[in-house]
Amino acid sequence: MTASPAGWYPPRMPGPAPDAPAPTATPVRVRIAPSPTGDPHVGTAYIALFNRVFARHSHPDSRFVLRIEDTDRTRSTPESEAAILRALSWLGLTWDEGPDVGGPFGPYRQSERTAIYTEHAGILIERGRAYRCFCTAERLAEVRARQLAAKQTPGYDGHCRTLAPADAAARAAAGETHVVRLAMPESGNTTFVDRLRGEITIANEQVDDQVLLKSDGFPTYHLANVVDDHLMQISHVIRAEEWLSSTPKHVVLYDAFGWTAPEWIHMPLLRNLDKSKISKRKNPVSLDYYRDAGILPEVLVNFLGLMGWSFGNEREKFTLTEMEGAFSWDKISLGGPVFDLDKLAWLNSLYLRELDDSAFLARLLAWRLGPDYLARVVPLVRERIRRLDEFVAHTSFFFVGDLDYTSVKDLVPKGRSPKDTSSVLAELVDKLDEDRDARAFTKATLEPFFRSFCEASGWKTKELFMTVRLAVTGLAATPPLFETMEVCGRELTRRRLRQCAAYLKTLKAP
RNA sequence: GGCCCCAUUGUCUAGCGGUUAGGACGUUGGCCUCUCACGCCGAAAACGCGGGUUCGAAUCCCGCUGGGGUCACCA
Repeated sequence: MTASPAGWYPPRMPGPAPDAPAPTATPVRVRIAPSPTGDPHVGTAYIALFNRVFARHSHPDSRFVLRIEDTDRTRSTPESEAAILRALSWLGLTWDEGPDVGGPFGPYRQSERTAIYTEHAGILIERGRAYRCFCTAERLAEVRARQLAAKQTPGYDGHCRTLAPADAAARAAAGETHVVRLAMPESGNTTFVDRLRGEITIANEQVDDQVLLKSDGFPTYHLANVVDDHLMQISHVIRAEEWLSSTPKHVVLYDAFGWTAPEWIHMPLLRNLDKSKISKRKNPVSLDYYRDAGILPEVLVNFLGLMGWSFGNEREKFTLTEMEGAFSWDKISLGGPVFDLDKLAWLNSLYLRELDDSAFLARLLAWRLGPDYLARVVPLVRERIRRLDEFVAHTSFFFVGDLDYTSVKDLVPKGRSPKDTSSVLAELVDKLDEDRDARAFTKATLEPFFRSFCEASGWKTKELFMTVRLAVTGLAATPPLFETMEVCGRELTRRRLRQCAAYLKTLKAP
């Protein structure tokens, strides 16, 4: 079960150009491993970009793999997976191996590889590097509460670690529910090298006996990621910095299996304006938002390439191919870059100005001014206008970006304060994200959601619906609210609700 | 809070012992111009602090401070 050092990559059909020596002697295999649990995330595109660029830069035979990490059975959805694949394709960040295109190391969807993880967890148990744990959620919560109360670092207390393996095996065989935990060394340090930061040492006592196999039989990230990266012969793990502190677990796992660990490269985290890790509450993070906002895909890729990396020569505008040619880890800076929407818009304007009229028109048509989107708007306004020339005025909110609320009347219902209105909108957006049905964002799912939201919040439907209508459209007279929201789309609607909540917060009570 | 990572203008960054600390976004003054945009010229704006090392530190080392991440049967 060891990686053969050479010849493990699929042969490239035409041989490499003899006069163009590859920047590295051997091909690399890298991967992007998104979890299909929500909207296609800008951070996923960011990491995908650097993986792909590194692969393409390194060697013509390098491979960029897309692996779906859908081991969270309660949150993973096929819709999300499809959306992620679509969004990455939109950006041109295409992959060489993946669930849709296949490849020699499939399947590329972790939910289809469960037998592999069970087998490998078994190996670890046999070797005494992992153990079965029968603790209940209640006991875990109790231990945790006690540790917190005693101001200790919360973590598993090792209760089941001392169980006799034979007894544990017998209990498992009898059908008792359990998980499998990593038996972390209780003393000593784990040291690894991060390509960008150098040597990093973490004391083993800081690392928990992480669950590797959940009671539902699915693996956690830690097990699946290590097993798959090894079996898929991944040579470099390029992932976000948030993984840095759990890398010791992975290093210990590679050691327990007797495998050679890949090279570790942790990219800095994209940030909100306040420097915290980029999040949907503070910043649009869905790639669909940027698409709907009219950001060109090549611009988003270019801009992401500016985050933490510099081309050199003070050059800011470049294509994916140019970046692949010029790439070097030496030019990475580790301060977490703030994702600045203003600069993104400026870069987009540069690209837009370079398009000729027909290319520009083609972009507009591909965006919202084409038959597809218009066809969805038409049924909503057809019977509300008298002359075609009234169309644009009645539908502007389907096409513009952020709205200006300063001249919108009655945003705050009678008897409510701006502050309360603001917080109800903020709460609404959060709930809208969490609610599985509402996430589909159709009239059929939106309406029941809103009605029950009203009941729970104590707001009358009349009050809330008008406020939301004004927040989403800026107008009091519009097509039916839920159809309007459906057509505007989740991203635009969400953005406007948040913007409106922020605006209301700045208002004084009358 | 423990541990880990990071640190140049408001933001993205160049710099890798000797620079008037450069470029870009944004802000701002002006020019161009029927308006706006573009473009052009100019301005304000940064090496977090304290110790070392060195003839000389934004650059190297240490401490502090600050920011971030992480401590799940989520990834």
